[in-house]
Amino acid sequence: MPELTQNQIAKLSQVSQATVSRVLRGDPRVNEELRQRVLSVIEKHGYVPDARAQSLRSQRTGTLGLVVHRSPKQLARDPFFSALIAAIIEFAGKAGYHLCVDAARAVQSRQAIYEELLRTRRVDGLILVEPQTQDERMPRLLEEGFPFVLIGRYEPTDAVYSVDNDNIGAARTATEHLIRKAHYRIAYVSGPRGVFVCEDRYQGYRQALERAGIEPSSDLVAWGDFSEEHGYRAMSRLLSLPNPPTAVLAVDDLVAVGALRAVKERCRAVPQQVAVIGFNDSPFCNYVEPPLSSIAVDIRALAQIATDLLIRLIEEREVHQRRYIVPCQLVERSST
Amino acid sequence: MPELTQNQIAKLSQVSQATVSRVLRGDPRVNEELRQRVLSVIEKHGYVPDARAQSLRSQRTGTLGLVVHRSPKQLARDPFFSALIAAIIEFAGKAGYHLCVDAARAVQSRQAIYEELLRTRRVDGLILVEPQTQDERMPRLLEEGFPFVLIGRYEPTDAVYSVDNDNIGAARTATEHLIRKAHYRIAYVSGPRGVFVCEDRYQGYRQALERAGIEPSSDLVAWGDFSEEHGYRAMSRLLSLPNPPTAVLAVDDLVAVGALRAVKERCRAVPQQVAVIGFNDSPFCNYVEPPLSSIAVDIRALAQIATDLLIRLIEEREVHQRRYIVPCQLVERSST
DNA sequence: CCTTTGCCAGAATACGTATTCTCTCCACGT
DNA sequence: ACGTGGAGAGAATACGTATTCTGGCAAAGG
Repeated sequence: MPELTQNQIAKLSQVSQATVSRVLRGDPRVNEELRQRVLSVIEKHGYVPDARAQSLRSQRTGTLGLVVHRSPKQLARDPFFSALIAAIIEFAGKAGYHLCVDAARAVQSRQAIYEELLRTRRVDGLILVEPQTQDERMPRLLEEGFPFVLIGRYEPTDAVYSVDNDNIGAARTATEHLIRKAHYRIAYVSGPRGVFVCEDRYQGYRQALERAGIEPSSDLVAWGDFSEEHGYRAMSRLLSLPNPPTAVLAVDDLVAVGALRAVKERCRAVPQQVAVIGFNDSPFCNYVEPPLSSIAVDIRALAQIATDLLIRLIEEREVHQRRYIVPCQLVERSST
Repeated sequence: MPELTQNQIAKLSQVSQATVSRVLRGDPRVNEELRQRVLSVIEKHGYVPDARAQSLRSQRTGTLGLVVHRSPKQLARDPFFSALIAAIIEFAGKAGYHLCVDAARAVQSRQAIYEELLRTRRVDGLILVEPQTQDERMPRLLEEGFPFVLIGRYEPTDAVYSVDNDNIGAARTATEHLIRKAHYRIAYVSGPRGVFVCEDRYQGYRQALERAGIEPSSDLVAWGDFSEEHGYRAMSRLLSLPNPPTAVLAVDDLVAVGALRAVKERCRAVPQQVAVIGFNDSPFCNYVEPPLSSIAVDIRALAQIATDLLIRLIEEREVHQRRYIVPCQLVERSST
């Protein structure tokens, strides 16, 4: 049963298509009798507007694009992204927008996705999650004046609208927390170099060390990826150093869990001999043994701000504040 | 810098818009000289087709809809759904489709989403994840002949295309596994009644008991939701029975983790005194203490089959096999 | 009585693409 | 020489909606 069009409604009501459109849009300049005639026909036969035609005409699609800079496999594993996506779906939905999601790690396919979503006018705006420090698309997006919002950071210009965690402050807080627990050799197990989150947390870590007068050692910093496996291997290596760390700040809970595994495998007591703290306060932090201290990121706030910001950009084309920072919170559990 | 249209390209090339369209679509009936002229103009100024206009014209949007029957909050928490969504994004992308995701638990808003996505022709087809046993929209979708695929099951008619885990078989396998470990009082901590997954797993559980000649007891079955909290509370209650269970099959890893917490809180040894097994083989199964046995669901296979099936339905309107069953696999760890 | 004003609704048009229709031009066969 | 056929390209149209343009009609005003 194909959907009726305004034209068919018009014929059935014996009015013009324009009148049907006016009735539907609540235009006051339409005679009450005709209005009733049209409404009763619609009531009887049903009518749903064609979104494609509407968006061709109105230049609006009512859809936001979400591009996550991770491979689908990483996406599947990391609860942070699923929570973020879920929250964005929620807020976009509340504001009457749909959401088109894509994920891609390879630069090339990301490029294609941008073209696809944006230039083809499939979406009204874009939310980009954690682009990397050298991201070649940003200048083009800016130049084209296309509405987009970052979750994360972009350094080269401050013309970009973005929301970010206070990663530097949070990492500093976490490190200071470890220092207060009398740890002086503190390791940082990170994700890849060049990813803002990792670099920022590294900075916060360094700041805390410096403020406490601890000499930072590059031996205690391990760059890698966001996997449990990396956490395990990096921590294993660190623990076999002649002068091993007594505490570790992980860039991510998944990485922290891997580190935890390495520590337990060597039968070091947690937190007495080695303290571990992660990032994101993932649900599973409560379930691991011992429960993992972590930095809680306010995912819903990130999603909320990013979505609102983007929609304001789309609908009004102007927003005063460009950068938003969402504070994080230390969640202390038994691992520290 | 607004995107150029075929019309503008046509003017610049001094040909008609129809010719530009023909060149772009590779129509052979166009003079080589004109073709070159058009191509060089496009090369110089750039051209990206307008997806809205194309879909209005072609009746295809190149987008699939995904509707998950869970609240965004549950979505955020449960790694099963994030993995599923990620996999569907991946396969849809590979097939050249975009993905529009929505989630809603309330029946009413689900209704609205169906209307929105489907009747407005925003998507070419729909993937519905785990609808409930009494789902009032299925008949309407069928009647309208709209392409859609279920991940899960729908009983009232077998005219529906669907992919599902072998939930009955898997729950039977899990329960038999517990029986082999010499457990005779086995509890089943479930999600809500009326949700197919829960009902099917319940059936498998009962089958295993019956085959082993164990009298099933409704005291040992706890219906609830998919939360860790429910697992904890239900298991606490079960353990304080005069004749408590020595093993528990949980409908979900999250629920299993809650049950595990209840067991450990009472200082019962796992798996010696109480064995626990979950469902989904979530990443965190490895990290909890003790590592949680679970039934691994082949999420990527589910996603792959559902996506392929839907795309075939959209593009060819006919598929032979209607129901697909994906086998599950027991993953034995220390909790059993 | 004629013009102005205002209301209301149909006609026309635009959005951008894909396809059909139509016309011109040229080569070929009788 | 004239009709036939076919190639190739522009003109026209459709997809469905929203808006502007236009015109008819009646009431109001001179």
